Amino acid sequence: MGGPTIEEKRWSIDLEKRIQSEHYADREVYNRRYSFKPDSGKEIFVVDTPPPYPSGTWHIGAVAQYSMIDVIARSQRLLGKEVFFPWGVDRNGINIEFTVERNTGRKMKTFDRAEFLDLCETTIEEYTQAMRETAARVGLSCDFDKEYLTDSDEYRAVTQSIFVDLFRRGDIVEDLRPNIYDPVEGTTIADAEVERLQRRTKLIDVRWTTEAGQDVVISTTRPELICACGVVVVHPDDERYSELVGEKIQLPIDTNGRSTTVEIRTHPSVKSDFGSGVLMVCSFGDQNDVVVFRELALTPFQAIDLDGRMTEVAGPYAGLKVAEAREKVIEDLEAAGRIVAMVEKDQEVPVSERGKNPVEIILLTEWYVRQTHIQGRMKELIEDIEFHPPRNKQFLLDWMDNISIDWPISRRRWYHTEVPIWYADDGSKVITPPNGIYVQPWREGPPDGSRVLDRKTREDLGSWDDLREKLGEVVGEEKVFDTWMDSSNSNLYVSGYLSQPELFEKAFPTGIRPQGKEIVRTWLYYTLLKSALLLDSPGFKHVWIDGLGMDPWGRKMSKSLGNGIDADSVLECGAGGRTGSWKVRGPDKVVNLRANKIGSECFRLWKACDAQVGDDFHINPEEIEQKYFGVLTKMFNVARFASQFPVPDDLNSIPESLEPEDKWILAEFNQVLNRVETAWSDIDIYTAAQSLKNFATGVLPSHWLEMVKSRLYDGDEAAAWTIHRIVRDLLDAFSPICPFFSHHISSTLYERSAVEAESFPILPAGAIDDGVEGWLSITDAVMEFNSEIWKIKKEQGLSLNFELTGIEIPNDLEVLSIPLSRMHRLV
RNA sequence: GGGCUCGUGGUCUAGGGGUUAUGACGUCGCCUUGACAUGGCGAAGAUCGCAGGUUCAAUUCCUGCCGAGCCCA
Repeated sequence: MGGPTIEEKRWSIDLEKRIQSEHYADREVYNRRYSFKPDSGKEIFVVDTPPPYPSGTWHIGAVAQYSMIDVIARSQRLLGKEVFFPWGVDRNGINIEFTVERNTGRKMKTFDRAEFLDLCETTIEEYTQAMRETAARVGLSCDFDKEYLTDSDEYRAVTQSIFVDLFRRGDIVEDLRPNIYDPVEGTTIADAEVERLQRRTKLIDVRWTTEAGQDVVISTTRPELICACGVVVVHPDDERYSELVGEKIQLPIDTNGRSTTVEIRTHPSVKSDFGSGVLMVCSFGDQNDVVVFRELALTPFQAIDLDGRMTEVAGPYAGLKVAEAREKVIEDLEAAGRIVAMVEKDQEVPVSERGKNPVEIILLTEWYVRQTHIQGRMKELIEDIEFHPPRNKQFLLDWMDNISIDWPISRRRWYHTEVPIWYADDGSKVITPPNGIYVQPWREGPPDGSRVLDRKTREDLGSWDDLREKLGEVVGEEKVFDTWMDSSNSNLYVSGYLSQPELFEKAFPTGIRPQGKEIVRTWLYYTLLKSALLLDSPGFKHVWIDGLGMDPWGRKMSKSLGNGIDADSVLECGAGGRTGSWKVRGPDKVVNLRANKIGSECFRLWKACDAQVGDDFHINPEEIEQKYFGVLTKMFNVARFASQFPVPDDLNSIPESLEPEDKWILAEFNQVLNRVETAWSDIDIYTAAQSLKNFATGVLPSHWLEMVKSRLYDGDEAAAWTIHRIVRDLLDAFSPICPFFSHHISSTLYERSAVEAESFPILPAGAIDDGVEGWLSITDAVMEFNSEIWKIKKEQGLSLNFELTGIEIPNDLEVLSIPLSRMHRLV
């Protein structure tokens, strides 16, 4: 027996970083371990990883979540599956446009479109690089060589092809409908992108007059929309106004080119106790107005244009910005003596999520994915998906119950995938490109192989090549897609849709969709919608919905609160002996958090052991170190201890001389392995992590190792076989959680890496004898007995290796009387 | 304002209609025993957010409230 083979005295962040950089440096070895080999013959398991959006910093909560997705990927490899763990980056969208606008101090639409796109691409590439580095630092085992970018030609071509397919089937339609519009950014947005901000608003009671001369008071916060008023409504049960129903009422301000009166009607949506109980319905003050216009079959007015200015119908107010028009209308109403009351009140104003600008609902021709008709079928399809945790499925079902309008997918922005369509001169026909080709209609004509379709009926009229002469000038669509149109193809894309039909056959529905609960209504919902529309399929086998990373007090991390924690600072904490410190604003004061060493392995172990999937988790670096670095130290030392005893040449053949205590611990270990394998299969990280941690830091070192120490020092081969077999298999089972830790120890000790294990460890037949139940049944007694002896020695102030007399070994532990006596020096 | 999820010792967490409520970290006390003081052992610490209800019995089921989070109007 020489010294320990493991030279390092302890696990450290510098050691971790050294192992990591070696791990990622050799591409060949890396790919052999982690790249996707669709022809391996193994069962294929595709992870639909959330492509992160590069915005400068990667949120520590998202990194924590991502590290658990890596645990899922690695554990599925360990179970013998052929795992595709793709690395994708989401790069389309308005965020990068805003960044470029901020950097240059110029609004997007003052640029040449092509020039602006180049600026976006260069800028986002810088952020992408930082993100790749963090991905490696936290130990992700993605197939980085197959990196996909959602703004690449290949990816955008898939989005466009799907659009063409769905358009031809009639699941995507073009229509003039009320849309939520951000006039400052100049684009339509979806329901899902609207948020609410508290603002002070003037609520004005305006006196209107009926044709019969009766005054009626109507409360409004949007007097400038009186010009777009289509009807005045009261509640059908409101007796105060029943005699007015059917009468005409005069608009209290001047308008242009429309009737100066509207009818008074009834509608159940009116709240009689709000203001006077009379409501003016305009196109469009809010979503309720949209509903009333539709239900009463009224023709809406276009009162606000794309620049956020009043249109002709506003008469004297035409050309004014909405806010200016409101002030002017109030002035004029006041001068005319029509204002009965005016109060300032808090109101929640709908604003765009990205620009925080008040949004308007206006009529626009946009592209829509039809979705209301398929909710029932989607619910059936979703039945086949296993949710983790099951209760988080509710987020999806609730959102689906609230779907009432189609999904508007076109946007008037630039750094997005283009809507792939051209319009013929007379507007009656459209041209769509062939599958698999990325097109930019705003700057190029239809490619060869395009088809000409009837714009309304979608009937295929023939090929573009044949018909181009007759079509006259064609105009390319300028609009682009909502980025969720791209993101919602991610599972199709990574499973080989369109590009690898044979793979797709085997890989779809995609193995798992892991994601955060905050994007259930968007990413998850839209993806499931696509899979349902295109393939009538559930889209996934598993959906794993995690909670969000919060500050140490359970609040959302945000810049404005000053409670954010940077991911890199946690991963680098302890490197080069540098400690980490964080100033975080708590509920009542700024708190200084300190930690000496964390790193990726400890960080991952913490997330795996500490946070059940689905619940929000608190991120406190101090706590991560205190609770989990010791676990790594302990496991490292067990292995280091084992490493001073020679590794048997053949770890697969059971030695003949296994002692009872060896059989006992093997039975225990076997039970742990079974539990962990089941947990990995069930995508239950928590149970797997807890079982491994408890065994490796509890029963194994404290109870068994102490029992067999003297045998090991005496060169007992059975004891050496048992400890090495257990340490080796334990590291395999543990490798999904702490891959570099497991890799380092297993390669040093056993000349094979735990991260390369292709099947879950199983003890050789015969290691577990028929008496397994008997062995398991004495575990509690063993631990109790040991505690008792330790306690006796402690109480009597004796050192642990002091000889003790007169101790009776309980009957049920008779079988272990020799090792127990030796361990406690019982005579 | 509405919906959904969560609320267990100082902190994190398991559990789940029924004798003393799981474990971890921290705290306190003791211990250098041939890997590990970045260790070991032991102890204290919870009326399971609050208030009602159902039940022979609730922390577990129901209702309301409070707090946190997500989502929606």
